[in-house]
Formats: sequence, structure tokens, C-alpha cells
Amino acid sequence: MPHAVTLQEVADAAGVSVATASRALSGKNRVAADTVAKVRAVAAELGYRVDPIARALREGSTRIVGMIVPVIGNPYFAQLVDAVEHELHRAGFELLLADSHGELAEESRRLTVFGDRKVDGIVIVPSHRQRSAGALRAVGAEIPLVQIDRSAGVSLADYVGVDNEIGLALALEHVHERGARSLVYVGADDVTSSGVERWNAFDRTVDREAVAVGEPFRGDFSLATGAAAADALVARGELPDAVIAASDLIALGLIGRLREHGVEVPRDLLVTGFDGTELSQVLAPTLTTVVQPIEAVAADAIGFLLSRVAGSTAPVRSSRVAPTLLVGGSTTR
Amino acid sequence: MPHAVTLQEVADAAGVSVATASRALSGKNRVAADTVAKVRAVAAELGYRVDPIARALREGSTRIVGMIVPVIGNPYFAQLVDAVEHELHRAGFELLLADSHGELAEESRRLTVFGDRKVDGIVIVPSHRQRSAGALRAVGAEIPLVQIDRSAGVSLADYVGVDNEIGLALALEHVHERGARSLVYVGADDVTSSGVERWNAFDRTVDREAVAVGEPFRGDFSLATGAAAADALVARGELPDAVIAASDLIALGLIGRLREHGVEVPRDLLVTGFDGTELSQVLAPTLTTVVQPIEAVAADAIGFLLSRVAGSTAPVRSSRVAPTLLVGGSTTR
DNA sequence: CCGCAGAGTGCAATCGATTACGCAAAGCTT
DNA sequence: AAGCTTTGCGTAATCGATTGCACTCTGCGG
Repeated sequence: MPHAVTLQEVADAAGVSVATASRALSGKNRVAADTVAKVRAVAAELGYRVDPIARALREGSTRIVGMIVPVIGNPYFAQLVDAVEHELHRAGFELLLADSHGELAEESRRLTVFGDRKVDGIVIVPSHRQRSAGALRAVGAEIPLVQIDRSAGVSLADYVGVDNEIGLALALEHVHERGARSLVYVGADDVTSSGVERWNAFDRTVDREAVAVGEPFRGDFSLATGAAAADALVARGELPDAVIAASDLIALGLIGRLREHGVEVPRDLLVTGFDGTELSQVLAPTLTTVVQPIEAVAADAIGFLLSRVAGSTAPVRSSRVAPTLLVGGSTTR
Repeated sequence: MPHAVTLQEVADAAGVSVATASRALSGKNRVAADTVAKVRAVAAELGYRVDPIARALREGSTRIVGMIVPVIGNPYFAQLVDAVEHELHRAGFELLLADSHGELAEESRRLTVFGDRKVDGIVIVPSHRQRSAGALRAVGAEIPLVQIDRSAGVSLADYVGVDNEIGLALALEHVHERGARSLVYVGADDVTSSGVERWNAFDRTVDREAVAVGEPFRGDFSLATGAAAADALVARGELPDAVIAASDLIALGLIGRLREHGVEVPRDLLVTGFDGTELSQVLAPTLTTVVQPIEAVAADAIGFLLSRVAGSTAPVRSSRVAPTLLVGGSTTR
């Protein structure tokens, strides 16, 4: 094993002390120009690279950011992780990933580990709208933390997410325009902030549109919920003109299962999704969906986080990114 | 900020030296039973937790494993990451995740960073069947490394993946049984080992089944490839009895786009997928697909890796896990 | 009663980098 | 030319845990 080059070796080879070598490389202290050049040259030749661990011990900073998501298996979160990872790498940070599987205990355990590992910051999609708050507050007091997509309280820590109000309004106006007068909402329960917000947004906005509203169906954001909702809808007998789903997975699960029941979308029923995942745009019918600007959300969140990491003590911020509507086949007949 | 408790503080509180405190907590050295009890009690009371960074510096071991995947956005890889992460946590390791986006340069950059960060091991899905070999060999000489799903040479480092030969045979026999006599393969190009292996497996096995074979369509493993293949198939004019797809995404993209062309699966054409992602089982028609036992693959891979981490110098191993066939609607009329 | 084994601890070095402090030499001022 | 500032660099402390070596003390055989 080629034994990693240490600063000591570079210093020796350059004929200076470790202190000078360190300063020459970091460049932020007064060192003679020739010395800097010399040290840099030697370092390059020897292939020297700082040991991040030694540096972390000394500095108390790891240049690692931890991220916790509820289910990496959900393509939306996968894309979110991708975007976050991209932003972090751009800024020279690594990503430590953990999956809470939606469990509070696991979530708080991972948070603790992140704390012990002295990550510089944490990006979290809280698993519970309220019960995640305790652990978040505790860890957030020590380490910069940003909530993304979901929140456990916007006063708790910086938050970046989509504006669900706008999203639902876009979907509702769209189906209204397409003639839908009776609607059913299929979304997630009140465990997550998105679940609550989207439902509330639907509930409020739908009044404005003055249409008939059927009993909502609420589970989680998964395909399974969509499928179960399809069964329920069919069992009810009378189909609404349109279903507003709170996620693409729900919409896809719904459309798929409806088809098994002989109900075709958009022929018998219009459906809109939420998220704008890649997936929703390739299957037939393509989904009319509220597109979340994932890259923008990730960029904002990492922006917040890194400014905190850099020491900002600005008041807690909360940013809502406006979604757009992508019209696809599921509402076009 | 509650200033993390250090070993020194525990030692002081317990009236012993740091050395003794360390030994008492690690338990593997001779320390009087009372002392051990005392130190443990004090440590618990103070809420002491070792600083993983200090330990890492001293030990040269981080208890972190790095993982590189080509596209986290592909649900198959998302599930793989999930399974790997689960196995690692069980063993007390953290997961540092990186996405190579299928780019060689990025992949090798990430590998270097992992090396610098002194991860204890690396799990990689090599982005290129051959060109990934160099970087892998270099890093693998320093750090335990296991290839998963794809390989850049099974003699290079431990490898765990699915048995593609069996997988394709299962799919082929199945559609043959269902009466398909003319087939077309839609898969990935020769850039990845899975791409090559699945194509070769198809090519060899299809001979045995003695059927008519159309020009294959090869791109990558994505939805887009499936969609493009659908266009191509329709353009050719004559449809085969069945299409064997090399991934679920391909199959889904294909089915979706075919539908837009007015071609229904399974009515006009049978389709099989590969991977057994959750996704493939909820949409209509549900996919007949070769199911990869992802948990088993992950468990094997982490098993290999951790045995290396523990010091095993056994010869390079290569494990092939047998897939199973899940029959769904896409081949059932 | 001496000597030796071995249990139980502590001292101090170590991992590799960063940095406060101090010293020497060079540059400037009057 | 004496006195001061500035520049450049080295010494050593520091981050927190682990561990080789050495020391003390008890117990037991001879």
C-alpha cells in the first residue's frame, strides 16, 4: 500500500516545517512567494492530499452533510436526493444518506448519529408533521439543519418546499376548465405536512370552484394508496368527473388499478398527479401533473444550509417554490 | 451548545485516567470489574459517546462505507441503495452515497474522494464494463471493494449480481410457452456488463428455443429507451409476438408508448421486464418480469465486503443470485 | 522473608493537520 | 544608526481517542 503522503513528508521534501507547509498550501497566511511555490510544487509531485479526518478533528468540520429521507424508493425522493447530492458536490461536500423508512425512532437515531459524526449540516424530510419536531429541535440547536419538502414546523428550522396552495389551484382550475364538476381528492393522511397542506389546499380551493366534492380517500403517497383508492371509487358506484391525486405515484397506482376495473383514463375520468416525476411522463396516458421544480428546491435548500454552515444567524427562513402545471394525456380527451 | 462530553471528562468524573476509561469502555483489556462498572456508569450519566472522528484518526477506520451508483433516479438502484443501506446499518456502518451519472470521470473522482476519506469499504455499480476497471483496480488495492449488479471484471474485485442467463431463460421459456414464436429483444448497449450479459444470454438462449428473432433494439436501461424502441417497432411495420426487455423501465416505457400508437399489451404483443421493481407491479397491465432478489444481492455483497473489511484475504469471489419469474398481465391474455 | 508473576493503572506517544505565539531578519523612519 | 514595524518561519499545543510501556501492589511459592 503506497502509504498516503503526509504533510510532514511534503514539508521535509520542501525543506520547511509542517507549519509553513500547511500555511503555504492553505494560502491564507503570510508566507514568502517562493516558499509557497516550492511547497506547492513538492506537494503536487508527491501527490499530497490533506487527510480529511485529521482536518476534521482539528477543525471540527467534516465537509459532510447528512440527509434523511422517508423512502428512497419513491422516485420523487430519489430525484430529490440526486439534486441535493449534485448541489453538495458542487460546493465540495459529501452526502451521508439515511432512510428513515418513515419511522420516528429510526429518524431520531439517524439524527443522533449524524450529530456524533459531526456532519456540517443536515437535510431532512421529516417523517412526521409534529412528532419529528423534538429530535429536530435538539439536533438543530447544534448543527445547521434544513427541512425539505416536508416540515415539522417552519419556525423550527429553515424550510424549503413547494407551494401546495398554488399546486392544487393549478390542478383544480385545469380540470374545471376541462369540464370536471364533481371531484374526489386522493392523497396522504395527516402524518406529513405535505399530506395536510395538500388536503387543506384542495379543501379550500375546491370551494372557490364551486363543484361537487366526493368523500376524499387518504392513505400515504404510494402506488398502493392509489390502487386502493381505485378500488374504493369503483365500489362506490358513481365515478367523479376527476380525481386530484396528491402524488404521481398515487395517480399512477390509481390509473393502473382503474384500468383493471375497466375504467379508462381520461375517457371515463380525468386524473391529475403531483410531483412531476420523470416516470409520469413516459407511461400512457402521460400524466397531467403539478411539477415540482426539484432542482430549484434542492438549490434553495442547500443555499440556506450552507449559509448557516458559513455562520449565518439570520432568522429562520421558509421558502415556497411555485410549481407549474404540465398538461398530459390523463386530462385530455 | 452543550459541548460534547469527552473521554477526559468521563475519566475525571470517574477518578481514573483517560487510558483506563478508554479500556473500561472498550472492555477488551484487563481492568478491575469495579472500575469498569464505575466508568460505564459515569459515561452513561454524562451521556458520553466516542468521537468517531478522533477514533478514525487513531484507528484509520471510519465505519463508513461509500457507494456509487450510476443513476439513483432508476427505481431499481433506489431499491438497491435502500437494501445496502439497511444491511450496513445493521452492521453499524454509515453510507456515503455518490451518483456517477454514468460518467467515468465522475466515477473515478468519487472513488478518489472515498479513498481520501478513508471509507472502510466501497460498494460500486461500475458505470462501464471495461473502462471502469482502472480506477477500480487502483482503489481496490487500498480499500475493500465490492461490485454489485454490474461488473468491470469479476477478477478485479468481489462481485455479486443476478444470474442473467437464468433470468433470460425464464423470460424466454415463459413467452414461448405462451405461444410467442417471433421475438425482439430491447435492452441496453454494451457499455455495461448487464447490458452485454443480458443480450448474450438472450442471443444464446433464443437459439435453443428456435424462434424467429427480429432486429434487437439497444440503448440504455431507461424509460426513454423503451419508448424509442416502441417507435422503432411500430415503424418497422410488423410486430413480433413478444418483446423481451432488459429492465422494467424499458418495458414500462415500451408499453406506454405502444399504447399511444394504438398497440395494446398483452393484446397485440407480449412483454416481459427485468428487475421486479415495485413499480412494475401496480401499473396496468402488471408486468411479467424477472425478479431480482435485491435484498439477497445486497446481503451477499455486504457480507463479502465486511469480511474483507475484517481482514479476509480470500481469493476474489463472484456470486450469482438466481432470479425468479413473476408472471403478470403483460403476458397474459 | 525474598522474589516473581500478573493484575490494574497511569504516562506519554501517536494519528495528521492547523494555528497561537515567539523569534530572527529585513525594511523603514527620523 | 537606533528603534520599530513587518515579514517569514519554526516550536509546540491542540483536537479526542487508543495503546505500548512501565510502574505499583497484591499474592503466592520456595
